[in-house]
Amino acid sequence: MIIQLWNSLLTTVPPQHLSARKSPRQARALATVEAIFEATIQVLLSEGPTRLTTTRVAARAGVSVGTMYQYYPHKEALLYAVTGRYLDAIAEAVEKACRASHGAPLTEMSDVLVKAYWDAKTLKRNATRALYLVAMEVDTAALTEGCIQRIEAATAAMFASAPDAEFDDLVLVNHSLLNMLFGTVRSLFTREISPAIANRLGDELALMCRAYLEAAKRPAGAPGR
Amino acid sequence: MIIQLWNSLLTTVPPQHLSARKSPRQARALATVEAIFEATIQVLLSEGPTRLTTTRVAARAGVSVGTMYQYYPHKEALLYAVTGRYLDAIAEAVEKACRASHGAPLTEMSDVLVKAYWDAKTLKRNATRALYLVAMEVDTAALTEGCIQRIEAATAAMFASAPDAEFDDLVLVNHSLLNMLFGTVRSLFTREISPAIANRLGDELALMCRAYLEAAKRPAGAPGR
Amino acid sequence: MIIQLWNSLLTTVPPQHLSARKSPRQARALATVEAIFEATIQVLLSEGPTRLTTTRVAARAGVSVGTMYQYYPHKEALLYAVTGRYLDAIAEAVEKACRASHGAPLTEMSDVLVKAYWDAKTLKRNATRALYLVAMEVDTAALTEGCIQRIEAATAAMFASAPDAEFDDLVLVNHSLLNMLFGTVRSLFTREISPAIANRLGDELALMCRAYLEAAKRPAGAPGR
Amino acid sequence: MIIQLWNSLLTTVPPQHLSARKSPRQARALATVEAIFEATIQVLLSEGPTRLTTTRVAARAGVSVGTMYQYYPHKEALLYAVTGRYLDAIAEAVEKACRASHGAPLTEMSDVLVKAYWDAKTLKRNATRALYLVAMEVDTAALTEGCIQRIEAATAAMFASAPDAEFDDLVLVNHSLLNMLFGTVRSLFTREISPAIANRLGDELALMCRAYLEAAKRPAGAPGR
DNA sequence: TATGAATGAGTTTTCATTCAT
DNA sequence: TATGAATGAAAACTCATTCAT
Repeated sequence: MIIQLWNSLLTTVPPQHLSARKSPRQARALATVEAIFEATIQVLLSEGPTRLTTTRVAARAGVSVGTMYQYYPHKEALLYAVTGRYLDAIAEAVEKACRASHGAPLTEMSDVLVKAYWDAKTLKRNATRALYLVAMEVDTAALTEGCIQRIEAATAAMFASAPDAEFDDLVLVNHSLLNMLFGTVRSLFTREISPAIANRLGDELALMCRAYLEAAKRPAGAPGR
Repeated sequence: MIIQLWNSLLTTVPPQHLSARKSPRQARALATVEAIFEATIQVLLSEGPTRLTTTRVAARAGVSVGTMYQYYPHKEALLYAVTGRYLDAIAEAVEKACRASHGAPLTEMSDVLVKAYWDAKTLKRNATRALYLVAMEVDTAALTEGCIQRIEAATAAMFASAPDAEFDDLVLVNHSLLNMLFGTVRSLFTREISPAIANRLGDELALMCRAYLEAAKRPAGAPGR
Repeated sequence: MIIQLWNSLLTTVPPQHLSARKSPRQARALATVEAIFEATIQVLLSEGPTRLTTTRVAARAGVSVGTMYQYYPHKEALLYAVTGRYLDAIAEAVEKACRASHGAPLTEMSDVLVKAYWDAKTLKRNATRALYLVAMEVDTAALTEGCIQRIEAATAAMFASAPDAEFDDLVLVNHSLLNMLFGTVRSLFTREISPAIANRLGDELALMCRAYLEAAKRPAGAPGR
Repeated sequence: MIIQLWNSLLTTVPPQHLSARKSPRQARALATVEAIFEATIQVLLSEGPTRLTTTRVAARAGVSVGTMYQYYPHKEALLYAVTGRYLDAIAEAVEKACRASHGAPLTEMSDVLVKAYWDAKTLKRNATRALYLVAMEVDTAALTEGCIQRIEAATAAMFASAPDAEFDDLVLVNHSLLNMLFGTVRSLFTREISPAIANRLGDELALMCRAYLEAAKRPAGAPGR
């Protein structure tokens, strides 16, 4: 049951050729999969994307290549799975935070969103950095879009519930805000920036978001469309 | 004047192992190098980064592999050169726009910056999309940083000349703004977005920047530090 | 006993970059490595050193290139391994013969040495000729020196035990004798010489060695240094 | 005329496919050829046989590849020419020394021979070491044999004129002696040996030759065949 | 005649994937 | 089911040789 939940979070259904061969049924298998995932991140970080080979991942995970291929029919499927699980966690964290902030003032919503996304990324700092590296190599665009859409739905619902704000085009503003948020955070993780500076830039990011939302909202007392 | 001196200093000098083997001397050779550059972009876009092979690039450029290796000792050096030339053009465009806006009102500066960066990227749309793809694979981090620093110097100088605004920490705000600008634009080019929507998002981006700068500037009449 | 300890110490340990990737564990793998060794010799003899390519060796061995690279990280490592095994056999044969002749008359020692070396080389006639061909291309100098030192130790010990001879400078004479022996034999194998003539030259070689040792030994009754 | 002499010393007529394209006619061309020869040796010594490329030789010689190919139709021809000239010089030196020692006592003949050969090799120490490196790669066996035969003829004639010695089989002894001389010297140049030790070994080599000749000559008073 | 840009066959090496044990 | 040896297509890179200028 846990397993099923584990998979079902993906709104995006993986295309046939990218799906895992089998879901881990036993505890041992689960541990194996876990080890493989972890190994993938490790190798990516320590060796770089071009040296990410199936053999190396298997070795690092402590299993044989053959075993790995029993779970994932090819390299792409593996990366697809790792990425999927990661994005799932991010999306869920943001969704949860948004749900909890329905009805809050706009400024608070903004801060909550930034903090949730930022914290989720920082919590999985390794994975975050590692997966930015392969994002373009594998066909994970669909996965990313799926994640974005989940988050977009969550934030749109949240912003729609703001008691102190209305927008002429909520969808556009929301999309634009998220695009900025994702892009900016990506920059911060991709470039080699000291944690201290990164934190100050994180604060500025929060300020940006608030300022943008303020600027984008319909002037108080203005009529709806 | 100081700024100009700075710029040339900041121009990143390629590390030994990434530099080109020789520069084209004859007209024929120049055309060859040009064709190789163009082919690199083409292959990247049509085949994706993992299928970017030296053979394919050479074939697309209409030259033999050997010829390519006469100019670039290996794939990395080629990508480094292509990236370098591209970033140079971007940085120069922004620098020029900034110089022309010294003394303008803050809002105008913001718009000018966004427009200059956006236009430069859009003008080289193909290269832009193509090079985002390889950015992580090759060691172009240094190049990117060099480009960023050139732009940062140019914008800092511009913002310092704004008659209607002062900042408590210009460097931080400037850095933060650019980080957002670069990240957001990256997102827009990386994801598959229709031009129409991209343009609307571009407008929102301009709004964001203005709003952030307004929010970050020291309240009128407030004392300096 | 001291000598034996020495021998094992002198066995040249391959430098990191030239050592084999893994040793064959299963019977199948052992046969594979054996085939690769044999194929190396064959290709060397039939095609010459410049046409000794990894592909050709693999093909002749009846395995795929990939397999070869599982055992040897590159061509040099392969040649190093082949050479090492060959030199080991030679050194061992000579050592054994020397040990068996301790205490014999000088003339007999000389003949035994020449015969042992000559026979060992002749027994592996193909390998002998093949490896002379690559000796200069690969960095096998260390291996060769190691082999020489083993032999030198063995012969020095033997000559020191001669009841009918003493030398002013045993080390020099020994070294000089071996240098001549190795060089002369090399000439005989390298040049295209008919076996009949080669045999006669082999006899002359034995004569040379005896004559040199006679000439070099301290006159009977002369005092030691 | 000098040029003709320069070529004619070769007893061995180069096979069609290995001969130079044209002999240098003008002083400038002569200098060019000289530079190419010198460059070949240099590259061989500094880069090793596998890095001996036509481009590198041309560059080191200060000419373009194209020019080099005007003199030598291919790499082999170049190496053939370099080797040929070198061997010629060696053979000539030995021949001259032998001619001068006709009628001398056997022991003196022996010493003269060793010294002449040794000195000739040492005088061209660089070339000697360099050419041992390529000796096996190119088809220079014929050249070497030619050189050997010239020397063999010279020494045979010399030994035949010895007043104090006769041999049962002069040809065999002569051949055997030279084979030993060549091989031993090769060993001394090939291995990395300090000049001091090399000199002592050189003395031992002279002793060897004398001893062998003494041992091989027909006992005084014994009847001829 | 000299040059050096261009050629492309040939080499080394890697690595995703299969399959006998 | 797990293993890891074997595979071989495909990649990067070299270099002898040619030929337009």
